[in-house]
Amino acid sequence: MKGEEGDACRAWQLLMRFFFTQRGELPSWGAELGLSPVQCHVLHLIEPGRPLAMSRLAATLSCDASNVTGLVDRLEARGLLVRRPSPADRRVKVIDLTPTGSRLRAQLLRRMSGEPLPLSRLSVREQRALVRMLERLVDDESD
Amino acid sequence: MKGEEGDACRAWQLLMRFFFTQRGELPSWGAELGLSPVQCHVLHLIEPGRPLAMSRLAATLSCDASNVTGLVDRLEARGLLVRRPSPADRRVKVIDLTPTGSRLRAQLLRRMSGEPLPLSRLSVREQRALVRMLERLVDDESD
DNA sequence: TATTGTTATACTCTATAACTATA
DNA sequence: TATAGTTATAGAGTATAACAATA
Repeated sequence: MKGEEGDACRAWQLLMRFFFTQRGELPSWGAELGLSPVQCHVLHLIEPGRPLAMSRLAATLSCDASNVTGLVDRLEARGLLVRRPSPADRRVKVIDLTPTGSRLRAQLLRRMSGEPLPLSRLSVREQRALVRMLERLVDDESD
Repeated sequence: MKGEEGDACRAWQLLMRFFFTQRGELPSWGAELGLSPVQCHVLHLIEPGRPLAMSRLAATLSCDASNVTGLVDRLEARGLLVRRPSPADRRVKVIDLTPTGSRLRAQLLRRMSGEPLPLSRLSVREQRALVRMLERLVDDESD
């Protein structure tokens, strides 16, 4: 028998299926806004008014710093964000959304939440239980 | 007040955060196996012994058919899968994992489940409840 | 005629290596 | 010396358009 282990395994398996399903849909979400998957990711990561160091972006995306340069180049060229040196450490450059970028981010978030999972299949009580559990699992960014 | 709507929204928000977090980690998972993110996705999609039409792959990845050609070219060149015409409709080509591909897929899945979310934070009872809810939300592939 | 997959082409995404500026 | 970011280069990922084979 594989009692406790079994449930955790099954939960993880379902979460992975969810992950790959969403991954397949990400291109469609961004397409109408002219955003590639990675651009959606970047926009999701930058909360307006909360500048982000480029090095932190590279770490979060698990990609090389040189890649972030090009990524930010293109987003900046489109007027969605700006980059400026950090006052604290002038080696560091932080990026922040422009008003245009902020609006596009809001549109993206709205679009992503437009046709989500059939959460209505769950009762209110279950939704609350789900939120409590996910918060303990996911909300781990002690920010 | 935003009672029922609020919980569904919050749940979706947390699931999206989970999605983007995993998306950031996908490159690391595949790296040691020499797999790009999209290659991980393809391997995850093809269950061994269950051939998949290339057109179906394009639909699931939300990408153009011409892209799948190159994708499958490279995986086939590495000996991870084979492609052959479907007997039923010779326009269609189906792909299937080789034994090597099947082993690599197993390795990938093991690696992905290696250090998952801290599911142990949930009690057994909660884990079961989570599984039941996720099954209703995610397990929608009437296969 | 419509559909599946391929080819040619171009642009984005990504990593490696060498470099600059700052610490 | 070490770190953050850039540049040059090359290969993978992706879309568009034109095409071949099959239905």
